[in-house]
Amino acid sequence: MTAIQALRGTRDILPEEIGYWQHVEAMARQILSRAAFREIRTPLFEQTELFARGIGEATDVVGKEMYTFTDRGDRSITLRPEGTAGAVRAFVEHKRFATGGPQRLWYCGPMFRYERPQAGRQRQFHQIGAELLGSADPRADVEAIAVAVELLGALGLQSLRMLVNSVGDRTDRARYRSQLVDYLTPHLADLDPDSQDRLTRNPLRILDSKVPKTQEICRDAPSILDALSPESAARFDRVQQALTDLGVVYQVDSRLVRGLDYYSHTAFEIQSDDLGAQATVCGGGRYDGLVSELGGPETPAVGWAIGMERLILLLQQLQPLPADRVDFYVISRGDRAEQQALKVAQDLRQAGFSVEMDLSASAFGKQFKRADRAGAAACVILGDSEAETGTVQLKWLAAGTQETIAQADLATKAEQFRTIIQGDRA
RNA sequence: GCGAGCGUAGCCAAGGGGUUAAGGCAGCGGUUUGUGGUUCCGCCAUUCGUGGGUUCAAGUCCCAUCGUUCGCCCCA
Repeated sequence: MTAIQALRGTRDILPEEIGYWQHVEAMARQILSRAAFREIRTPLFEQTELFARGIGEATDVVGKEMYTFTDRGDRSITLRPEGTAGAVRAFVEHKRFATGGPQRLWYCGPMFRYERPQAGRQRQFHQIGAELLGSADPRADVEAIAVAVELLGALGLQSLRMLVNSVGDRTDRARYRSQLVDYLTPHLADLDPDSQDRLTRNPLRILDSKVPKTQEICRDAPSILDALSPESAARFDRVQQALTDLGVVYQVDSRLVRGLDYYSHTAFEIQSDDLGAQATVCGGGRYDGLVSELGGPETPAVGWAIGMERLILLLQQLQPLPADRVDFYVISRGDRAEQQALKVAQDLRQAGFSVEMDLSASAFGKQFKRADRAGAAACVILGDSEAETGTVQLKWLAAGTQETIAQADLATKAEQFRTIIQGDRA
C-alpha cells in the first residue's frame, strides 16, 4: 500500500510552523482594520469567465496557469488565481458601490496557479490583499501603499525595496507601446527568444527581462514616464509627493510593469533580496477599468496583494518561533488517580491555563520526562496516595520545588500560579 | 512549457559495482517498578522514491517514472 502524498506544489503547514501564519494573520487583521479596511471572504472558485475577463485573456495567469475544470453541471469553473477579481465581483454583485463613499476591503486565503514550483512559488499559495474601491484620488493610492508598508514594518521586516511607477491610462500606454515597439524592432534579432515573442504580444514586459543582452538594449529604450499625458504625469507627481511626506522610502522604476491587464497609473512592488528569484513580496497598483469590465459602474480602485509564503520565508530568516509550551503537565498512575486527573486538568483549563495530560500510565520517571519536553512550568502529580487524600503534588520544574495542594483548591490558587508561571518564563 | 541538481530511517547524513547498509540527532527500553532536564547501556533500514534493464554481483551503472530543489518563463 503506497501512502498518498500531498499534490505537487501544495504542502502542509505543520504545528511547528503555524505560529508564523497566525502571527501574520493577526497582524494583518489589526493593521488593516485600524485603517478601516473590512474583511471579505469570497469563494475559492468562480466562473472561469470572471478571471478571463478580469485578469485578461492574454496574460500568462489566465492563458496557462489556471486550475480550470468542468463541474457536474457542465459549468467551467476556475480555482481563483488571485483575489482581486473575486472581491470586485462581490462588490458589484452586492451593489456595494451604492453605499456611498469608497469601500475598503481586505482578504486573506489560498490562491491557485498551475506553475512549476520553486523557491517562493507554489501551486496553492496564500495572499493577503487589500482593495480600496471608489476613489480616484492619488491619496487613495498612497493610503493603500502606506497600509502595506505599515503591515510589513509591523512584522519587523527590514531592508525591503519599494518600487513605484506609473503606467498611465489606456491612451498613455497605447502611445508608449508604439514608441517602444518602434525602438525595439530594429533590435529584434538581438533580443532573447522570449522577448522577441513578447514584442507583439506584450512589449512592455520586455523591459524587465533578466537576459543581460535584452537589458542592455532596454537601457536606452524610451521611458513610459516620458509618454505620460500631462494629467497622468501630474497625478504621479502627487502620489510621489504624498509618499515622501509620509516618509515612505521608495524609488521610481520606469520599467516596473505589472503582469495583469487591469492596472493603470500607479504600479508598485515591494521586493526583498532574500527570496531567491521570486523577489516580490507585495505587488499592486491602480485598476480603474476593472469594476466596469466586470459589469459594475465606472469605479476607480487601487489595491495590492502580499504573498504570505514569501513573507513567512523572510520572517523565518529573521527570528525563530518560540517553542510551544504548556503551563501544566498532569501525570498520574493508578485507576483512581487517572480518573481524578481528568477533572484536575479540566479545572485548571477552566481557570485559564494550558494543560496537557499524560495518557501513558507509564512510570512516573517517564511521565516527568515528557513534562519536560512539553516545556511545562509545573507538573501536577496524582498517585495512589494523592487519590486517597484528594490532593495533588505540584512540582515547579524550573525550581524543583514541590508542594501538596488539595484538588479543590487548584482553581482558587490560579492567580498565584499565574504569577509564578510568568516569573518562570520571563 | 523548458533547463540543471538531488532522492539512503521521523530529521541530518556516509557509502560511487563485491557476501552482514557508517555515524549523529530524535525516539523507545533499561540504569531509577512514585520524581524530570545529566550520565551510562541496549534497541531502532531483510533495504536505499518506484518500475524496468546491464552484470556472476546494483544505494552504487543505464533507461523510464514519480517526487523534490534551484533556475527560465511568470508572478505574490
